[in-house]
Amino acid sequence: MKLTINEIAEMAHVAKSTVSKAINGQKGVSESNRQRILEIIQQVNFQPNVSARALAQSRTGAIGIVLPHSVTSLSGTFWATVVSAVAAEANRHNNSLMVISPQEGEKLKLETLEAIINRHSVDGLIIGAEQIQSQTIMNVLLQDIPFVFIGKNQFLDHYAVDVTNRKSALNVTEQLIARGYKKIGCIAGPENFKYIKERVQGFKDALEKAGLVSSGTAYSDYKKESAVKAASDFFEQHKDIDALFLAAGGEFVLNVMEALKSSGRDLKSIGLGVFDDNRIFDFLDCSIVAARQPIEKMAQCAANMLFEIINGNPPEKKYNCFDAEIIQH
Amino acid sequence: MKLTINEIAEMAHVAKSTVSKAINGQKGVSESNRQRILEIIQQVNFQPNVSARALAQSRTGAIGIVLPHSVTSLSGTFWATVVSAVAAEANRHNNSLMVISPQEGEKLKLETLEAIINRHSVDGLIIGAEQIQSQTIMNVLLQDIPFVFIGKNQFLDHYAVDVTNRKSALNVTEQLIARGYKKIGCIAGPENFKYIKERVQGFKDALEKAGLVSSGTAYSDYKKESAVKAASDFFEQHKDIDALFLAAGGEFVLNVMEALKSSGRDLKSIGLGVFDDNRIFDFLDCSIVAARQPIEKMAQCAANMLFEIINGNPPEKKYNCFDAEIIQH
DNA sequence: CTGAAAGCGCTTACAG
DNA sequence: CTGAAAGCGCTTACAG
Repeated sequence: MKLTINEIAEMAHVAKSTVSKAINGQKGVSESNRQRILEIIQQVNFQPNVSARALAQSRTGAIGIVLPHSVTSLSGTFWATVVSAVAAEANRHNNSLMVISPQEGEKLKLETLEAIINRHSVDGLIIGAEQIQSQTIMNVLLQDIPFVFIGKNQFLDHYAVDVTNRKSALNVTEQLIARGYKKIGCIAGPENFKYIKERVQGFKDALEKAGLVSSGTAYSDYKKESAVKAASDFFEQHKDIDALFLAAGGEFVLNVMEALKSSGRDLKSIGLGVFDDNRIFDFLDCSIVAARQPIEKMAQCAANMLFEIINGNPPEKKYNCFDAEIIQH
Repeated sequence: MKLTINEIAEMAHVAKSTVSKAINGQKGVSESNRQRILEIIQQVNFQPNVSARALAQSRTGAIGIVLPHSVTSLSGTFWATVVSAVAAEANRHNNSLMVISPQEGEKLKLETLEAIINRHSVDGLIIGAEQIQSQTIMNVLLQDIPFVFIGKNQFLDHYAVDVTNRKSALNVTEQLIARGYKKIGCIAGPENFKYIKERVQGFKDALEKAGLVSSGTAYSDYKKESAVKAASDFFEQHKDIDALFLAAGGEFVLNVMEALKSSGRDLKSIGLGVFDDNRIFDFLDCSIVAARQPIEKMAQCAANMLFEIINGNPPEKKYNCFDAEIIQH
C-alpha cells in the first residue's frame, strides 16, 4: 500500500536511482525514461517521503519562524499576516514553515535555539527581531544557521527587512500638520532602539520643515504598565497638546489610548499618528493617520532572502527597507 | 564536528542501540550505563536528528495547522493566538508545529492535502473548520490522517473544539436587554452552518425569556461585499432597531459596522452584541457586549486531543465545547 | 542487559 | 544513460 521510490522503480522497470534523478530533474536520464517515470508518478500520485529526503540530503526542506508568544489585538494582525505570507512563500519554494513560539512572557531562549539547531529541524530561521536580546544568542545564530530578521531590528548589520522609519514618520507627522494640528507630542518605544531613534528623528524633521517645535517626547519600554504610565505622565505634563505621534505600533497604540482615556481626555479631541494600520481605525471616533507597513511584501522579501542564503546565493543587499503607505482615517 | 548517536556510543563505550534506548527512556539499559550515557549527552548537548528519527519511526514529530490565508484585523488576533497556543502545546509534547496556509482567497485544496499526507510531513492536523468545504476532502482526511477541528465547525461528527454557541449567544443578548435595548435585530453568517443556527437560537431564547420579539434576522455568507450588502439591506428594512446581535465574529463585525456607518447611523446610537472580544472595543465609542472565546484553552484542547489520537488513545469525548466569557465594553 | 544487524526511504558518488 | 551500492542517523527486533 505504502508507495515508495522502489515501487515506482519497479513499475517503470528502472533502478530507483534513476527514479530519483527523474524526480529531482537531474541530468543522466534518457528522455523516454524520464517521461515514463514522471507519468507513473503523476498517475499514482507519488510524493517522496520528506524525512528520508531530508536525511539523505541533510536539508530539511523547512524553515522556521520565531514570533512572540503574546500576540493580542493589534499585533496579532501583524504576525498572522507575516506567518501567512511566509508560509505561502515557503510553499512556493517547496518548503514548509515551522512555527517557533517562546513560552509565555519570554523571548527566544538559548536552549530552545540550540535544540532547533542540533536536531536539524529547519534549514533557516525568520526571526521577529525583538526576540533577540542577548549577544550570546546572536552569536549562536551567526555561527550555526542562516537567518533573517523581520521588523524592528536592533542588529542592523545582519540580513533584515524593515520599514523606512524616518521617512514614514516624517510623512505621518506631515499629515497631522496638514490637518491643522500644531502642538504635536511624541510617545515612543525604548530610546536605545535604532528604529525608534529614526522614527523620532522623522517626527522632528517634519516639525522643523513646518517651522513648528516639538511639544515633548517620551520614551517607554513595551510592557503594558510602563507604556500606560509613561503616556499618563506625558499627558500630565503636556496638557496642551492637540496631537500625538506614536513611534511604535501594535499594542503600544492601545496602551497609549488607554492612558489618554483615563487621563480624562476625549479620544476625539486629539490627532493620532501611528505605525501599523488596522481596519478598525475606521470606526474609532478619532482622527488617525497611520503608516501602513507592507507586511506581506516584507514577509515575502524576508523569506526570499532566507532561501537565497540557504541555497548558497546570499543577497548582496543585506538590509531591505520598505516604504509605508500613509492611510488617512 | 557533527555529533551523532555513534559518537555518543563511542564516548560511552556502548553500542548505539544502547544509547538509543537510553535517550528514549526504554527498558533494557543498566542503571549505570543509562546514567553515564545521559550525562555525556547533556554535557555535549546532543540532540537526535529529527529526520533520521522520523524515518526510522515513521513518525515525524510534527503536527500541522491549517489556517485561512487572509487573516486581517479582528480575525488576525484569533489565529495568531491559536497558532501561538498550539505551538506551545506541541512543544510540550516535544513536537513541532507546521503552518499550512492555502493560497490567497482559497480553501484547503485536495491536492495540497494529499501532498501533505503522501509526503508524511506531519503526524496530524489541526484544522480551522471553515477550511473544509468538500466532502471529498473530508473523506481523504478521515481515511488518511488524524485531525481535529477548531472553531466553527459544520462536521460535528468528528473531533472538534468549539464554543457553547447557543448559551453564549443567549448571554450576550441578555446583557443587551439588561442595558435597556428593546428592538434587537440579528445579523448572522450562513444559515446552513450549524453554529450559526445555534447562535441565532440562543439569541431568540433570550428574547423569549424577556418577553420581547425579534426585530428581524438576516443571513449572509462571509465575503466582505455580501456581508456589507446584507447588513445595509437589513438597516434599510429595520430602521427602528436599537441594538444588534452579530452571530459571527472577526471581520464580519467590521463589515456590519461599515454598513452601519454608510447607512448614516451613528455607531454610538446602537448596541452591539458580538462574538470574539478584542481590546480595541474599549475605544470604540459604542455600546458593545462581547462573547470572549477562550481561544488559548480551545487551542490547547485541540492540540491535546490530536496528540491523544496520534498516540493511539483517542479521547472518548469527540466534541469539546467551551463557555465564552461575557465582556462589557 | 548488550550489541550486531537490518531497515526506514531517499540521494549520491561511482563503475559500467 | 544506467544501476548496484553505500550512506544519511536513527530505531527495532533478535540472538547472545
